[in-house]
Amino acid sequence: MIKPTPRRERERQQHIRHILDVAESIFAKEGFFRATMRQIAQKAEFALGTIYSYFGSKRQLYEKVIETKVNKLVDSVTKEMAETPSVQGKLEKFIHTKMTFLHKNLFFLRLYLAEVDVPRLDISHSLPKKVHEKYDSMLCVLTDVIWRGIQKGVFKPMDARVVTKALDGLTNALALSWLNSAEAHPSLETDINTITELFLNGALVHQEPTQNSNDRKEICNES
Amino acid sequence: MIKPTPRRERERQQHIRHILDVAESIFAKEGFFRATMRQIAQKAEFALGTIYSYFGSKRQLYEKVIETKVNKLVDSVTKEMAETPSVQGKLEKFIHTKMTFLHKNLFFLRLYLAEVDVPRLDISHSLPKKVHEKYDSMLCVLTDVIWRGIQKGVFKPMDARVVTKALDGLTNALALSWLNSAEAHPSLETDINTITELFLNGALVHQEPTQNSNDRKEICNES
Amino acid sequence: MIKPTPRRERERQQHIRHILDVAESIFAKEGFFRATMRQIAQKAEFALGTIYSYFGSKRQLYEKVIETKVNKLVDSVTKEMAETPSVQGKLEKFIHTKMTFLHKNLFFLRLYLAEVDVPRLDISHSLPKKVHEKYDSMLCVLTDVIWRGIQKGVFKPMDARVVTKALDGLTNALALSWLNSAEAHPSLETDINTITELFLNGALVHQEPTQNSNDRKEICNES
Amino acid sequence: MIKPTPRRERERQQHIRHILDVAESIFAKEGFFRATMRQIAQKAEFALGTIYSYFGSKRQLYEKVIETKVNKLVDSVTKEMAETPSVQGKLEKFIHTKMTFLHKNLFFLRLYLAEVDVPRLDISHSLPKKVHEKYDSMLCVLTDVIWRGIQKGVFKPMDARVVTKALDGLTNALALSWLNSAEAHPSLETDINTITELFLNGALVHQEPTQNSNDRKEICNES
DNA sequence: GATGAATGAGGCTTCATTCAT
DNA sequence: TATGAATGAAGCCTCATTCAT
Repeated sequence: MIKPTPRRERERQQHIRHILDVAESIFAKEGFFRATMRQIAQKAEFALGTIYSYFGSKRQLYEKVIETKVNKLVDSVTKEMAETPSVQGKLEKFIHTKMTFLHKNLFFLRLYLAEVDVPRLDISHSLPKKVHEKYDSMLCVLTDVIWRGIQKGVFKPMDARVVTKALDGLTNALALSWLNSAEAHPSLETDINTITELFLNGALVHQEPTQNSNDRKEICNES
Repeated sequence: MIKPTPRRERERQQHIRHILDVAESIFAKEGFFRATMRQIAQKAEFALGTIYSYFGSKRQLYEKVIETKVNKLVDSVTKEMAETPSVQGKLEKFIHTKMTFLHKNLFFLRLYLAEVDVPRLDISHSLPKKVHEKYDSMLCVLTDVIWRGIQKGVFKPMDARVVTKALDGLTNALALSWLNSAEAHPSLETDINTITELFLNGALVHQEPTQNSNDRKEICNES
Repeated sequence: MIKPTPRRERERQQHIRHILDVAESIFAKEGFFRATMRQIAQKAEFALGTIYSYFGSKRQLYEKVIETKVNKLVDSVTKEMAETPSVQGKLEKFIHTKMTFLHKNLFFLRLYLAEVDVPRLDISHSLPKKVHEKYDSMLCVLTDVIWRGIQKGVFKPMDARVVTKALDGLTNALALSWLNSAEAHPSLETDINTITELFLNGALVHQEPTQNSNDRKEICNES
Repeated sequence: MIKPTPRRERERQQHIRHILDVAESIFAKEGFFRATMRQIAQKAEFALGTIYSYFGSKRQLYEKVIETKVNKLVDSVTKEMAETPSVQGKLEKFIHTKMTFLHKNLFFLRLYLAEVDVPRLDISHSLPKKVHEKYDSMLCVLTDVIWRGIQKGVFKPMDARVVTKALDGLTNALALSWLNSAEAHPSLETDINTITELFLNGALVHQEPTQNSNDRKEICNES
């Protein structure tokens, strides 16, 4: 009555992880609505009822998949940012870590952005609060960094929250474009560099107009 | 057999437009899967069969909704860009026109980005070619503008296609953030200005020509 | 109020015949259930409503098609039989005329035998009485011929009604086999001869066993 | 995953048989198109979905019904024929066994002959190959018997395949006539005898070796 | 706990038929 | 009288969920 057997508990955790992995791959391929519980059960090599005994409903399973992913994303991004001291470095880490994660979890972005939030525009958040709070916590860190950057005069004075949205969205959007592009996965590193440069310095050439496009002395000396 | 009847034809077009409008609102609120044809028929005040006589299937109705919207967006964006001579002005027009459109058609973005493209990542494009081609035509114009800007030395030398994706994505992303934000519609103009400024000049304050990201002398003085 | 215009009436009859022809071909290809009124209307180049103004309902149209065909079949068979004096000749005419008709109207047999009579076994006859009466009138003639043949000692003493069924069924069945056989239309004449010979003389060799199968003196001297 | 459970399997087979029986009766009464899956489910006292879990679709259920029946028919007919040594005896067995089976399964004939094969005359066989092959295997046996009979001089030299079609059709046709006849089931044995006699010896009285059909001396004395 | 057969609400779609023009 | 857009009942099928074993 006291301990539910440590082995039992260990197995249980293993099964949960296994099912989550399988569910992730199915949801990724089919989307929430087209995916069926039977499909998931079969690929996971469990009975239908077993899936239900672990996760209650399709919806809950789905939310758990998302939550797990968001947690991983947020944890790795915030960890990386914390380990870097400079404001600019933190920003670069944000871009780099998040895009790398999305590149490895392409489908997830779509799931997160799209199907889940479809309902009632007014209610807006249909994913469990926990998930949104987690994701928002990452954005808060980012906003804070930007805000401090502005205070220090590193960044121009802008609405930090808008900039956060822009940067978060910018990375999401590029990842989405990977999904849609017929081309095989394009070069991650190139995209990261372009985004970073764009975000930090903008598209315009400053000071005097450069002579011609072959002339890249002071700009192209990176990587 | 004899006359195509002008009045009949006019009514037909009216009905089609009406149904498309209704369908748009339902799909927007519910998403493709949750929306039902009966819902749409009822709100359009037509019999179920009538909807089917105009659009062969739920899928086709959905695609027509998307196609109509994409056409409107692309047409207004390209028109605005064409009417502006300078490269920088064209870019500003792109941002302004697209974001204004999305602001008035929030839901549409989600539809376009999300559910439709869920299936088979390898097949990639499940919307009718026409739609993608239309949208791509807009992106092509944008890429061309950027490329010419680079040639003229107005923009830094970057991969024009990546920049296109970034700018397109940036605008999408901000619009998405409107959807998700609990706040009532935030100020459109402010966001447009921020994005434009950000895209053109970047976030960094320019004290001297930016070094590359390895150069972190004066910024690293925080905990 | 007195004459509905002779031209009008003539046209009307023409339209009816045209629609019946088209309906026949559609029903033949698709069967009663798969055929749609729209299909028929389109092929007939009339509006849907026009078809209904002529025939009231799909069912009635169908029945009219069948009735027309049955009338043609019965009329030509009875006419041919009437024109032949001998009992045996009448039988041969029956077989020949009916099978030739079926060969040219393959589909019809299936329609007549199958779909129409599907319902309630107890009610049995779902085609209008008229049709059955017409067909039965042909069978009556046949029964009568057989009966008289028996009286005259030309035919063995058998239940004339059973023999009628057998002969009628035999011809139907062979025609059905044409429908189902993958082979292109097999030789009509050969089948007619075989059936006729079989019906009149049976399969058995009489008197003493013939020597071998190459020996066909007194049997194969026909045609 | 572990045991296929013998009891479960037994129940499963029972359910399948039960549903097939019910479906058979409904299809028989209503025909393929008029029958509804709900009807079948209700009469079988299962939920609609259960029927679908056993047979994937209405069509497949229908085909299974036919297949099961054809198998029974063919197996019993070939078994009976195999157990009889003489050629003539085999033929009599064929007629007797098949007609007895059809008498007990009247509706089946209609199903087999009719609705199923309605579509595209060119494609011809829309029932699963298996069914046609099974039925053809029976006809092959029959053809073979007839052919051997011809070799032995028991039967007249005729095209064995046409004779097969004729005999097969003859039995089908008589059974069909049972369906259509308002009379209660007529005497099976009488019909079998008549058919057998007719097939073996023909309808004509044999006074002398039959002449061919041009010879009509003593018959033509009627009006 | 694990299993998977059974359930049945609910969605998409078809098509005979009507009726205003 | 001819037209064909509109109607809506009814059918097939899916799939999340339950529950007896």
